[in-house]
Amino acid sequence: MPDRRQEILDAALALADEQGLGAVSMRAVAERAGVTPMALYPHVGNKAALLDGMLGRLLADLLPPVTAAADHGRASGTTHGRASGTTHGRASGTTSQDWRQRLRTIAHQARGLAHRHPWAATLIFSRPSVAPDAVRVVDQIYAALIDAGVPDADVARVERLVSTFVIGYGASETGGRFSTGTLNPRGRRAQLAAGELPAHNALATWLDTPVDWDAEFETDLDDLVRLVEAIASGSARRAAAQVR
Amino acid sequence: MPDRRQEILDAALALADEQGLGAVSMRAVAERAGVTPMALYPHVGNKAALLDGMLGRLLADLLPPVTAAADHGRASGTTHGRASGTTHGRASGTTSQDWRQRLRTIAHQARGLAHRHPWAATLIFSRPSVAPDAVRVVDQIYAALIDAGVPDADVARVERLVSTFVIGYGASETGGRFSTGTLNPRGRRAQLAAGELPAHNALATWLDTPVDWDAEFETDLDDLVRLVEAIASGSARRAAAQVR
DNA sequence: ACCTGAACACCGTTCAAGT
DNA sequence: ACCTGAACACCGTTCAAGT
Repeated sequence: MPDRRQEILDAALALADEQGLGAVSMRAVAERAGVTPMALYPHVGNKAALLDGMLGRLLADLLPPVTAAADHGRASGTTHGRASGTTHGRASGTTSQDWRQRLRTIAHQARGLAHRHPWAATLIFSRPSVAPDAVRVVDQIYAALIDAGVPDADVARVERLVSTFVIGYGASETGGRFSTGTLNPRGRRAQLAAGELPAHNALATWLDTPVDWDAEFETDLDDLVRLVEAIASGSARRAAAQVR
Repeated sequence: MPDRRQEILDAALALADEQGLGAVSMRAVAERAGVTPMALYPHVGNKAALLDGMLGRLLADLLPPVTAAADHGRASGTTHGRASGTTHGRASGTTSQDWRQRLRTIAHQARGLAHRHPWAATLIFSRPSVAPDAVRVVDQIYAALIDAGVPDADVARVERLVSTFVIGYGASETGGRFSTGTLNPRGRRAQLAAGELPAHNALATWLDTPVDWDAEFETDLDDLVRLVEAIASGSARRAAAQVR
């Protein structure tokens, strides 16, 4: 029982990675899966659902490698036996690290995933991240923010703030928003000459040097970690003042 | 000379706003413009260029209303006569405000634009923002960050950090990524019962109350402004230490 | 239960003509 | 210079059959 659905998703993912999301048509996926286009429908519903399924498979990559136990062949059925505690499952190895390290690791994995599958980041904005694995990832970010001391009332907001930035960064890199430098120097030069871009003018030295995107992402994470610390300690200070 | 290109862009924008980006086909735009599909090509190049043109028109909305002088009918030809100073054109009214206010205003305008044109935010990730008006907006953000005291070497990075978040937030709202709450409560409930989502469990009270997105965006801006202040004062402190 | 073939109403784009 | 008509190689999806 090789599960037709998974075979179809495999074909779709391979097609997207090799030739871009534009090459993922029901007809092309069907051909790659060795089947007629109409045979896909019972298994994946329709094209929108197919794209959801592709994203769902990707998100599993963001999860820790299933307790790092013996055999870790993909799709071992249910993902049980994680931890028994209801509140702070400290059993899994990842939870024991510093929250800063856990947050950074998830962010790096997300960016790496965006680079390996350049079609994914843009797509993720256009559908609710509601697959079980997506929720598991969000839970890990929540846990890191709780450990950091972010007030419970702010955790979900800060998770959205951080994840929106990380996904947006990946989408900007892979989608082309960040490839401004090379293009259109003539128009820009004309604007500069007309004095319409004073700030660009003042920053000319820095704007002309090419960007190291890995380093920039690292510095951005530094800043976000500092922001999380500020949110946490701000609330701690406020709480202390209230006790006094 | 009513400029055929602008008429075509008008038709495309109207179509996208009314029926979504999916309804923007060369054939549909042509019909709306009262012309044959092939007549579009000399004016807009091809479909990708048409989408670029649509985004370009939108970005003009983010700019201050052209010195607030007498007649401000759209498309007054060239956008000259802004300021004469080459470094910090203080002539235009917007520049005189506090940098915090200017940053927040641009962010609010961007989000408002994303709400008025729900197809725009997602699209902006997938192409370089290189239109003259886009560069003008970036220049204003640069100027605000310079006034805030952000080191010159960091200005472009922080601009990307902030704008990536703002565009990502708009894309998440309009694209559906943030509509998690309502969907799929059964799957989530099962995960919770299995003890797989400890942090969700700990935050249950807050996760069940609906989100006020306007208020959340406001608080996010508070945090980002504080982050910009920290980046600026951090560098000031470092500079002072170096002098000593 | 699972798959196929033919059909419908669409796409973006090229190319040779028209005026 | 600007527009048209016909054509090519595609789309997603429905529906009636097949086994």
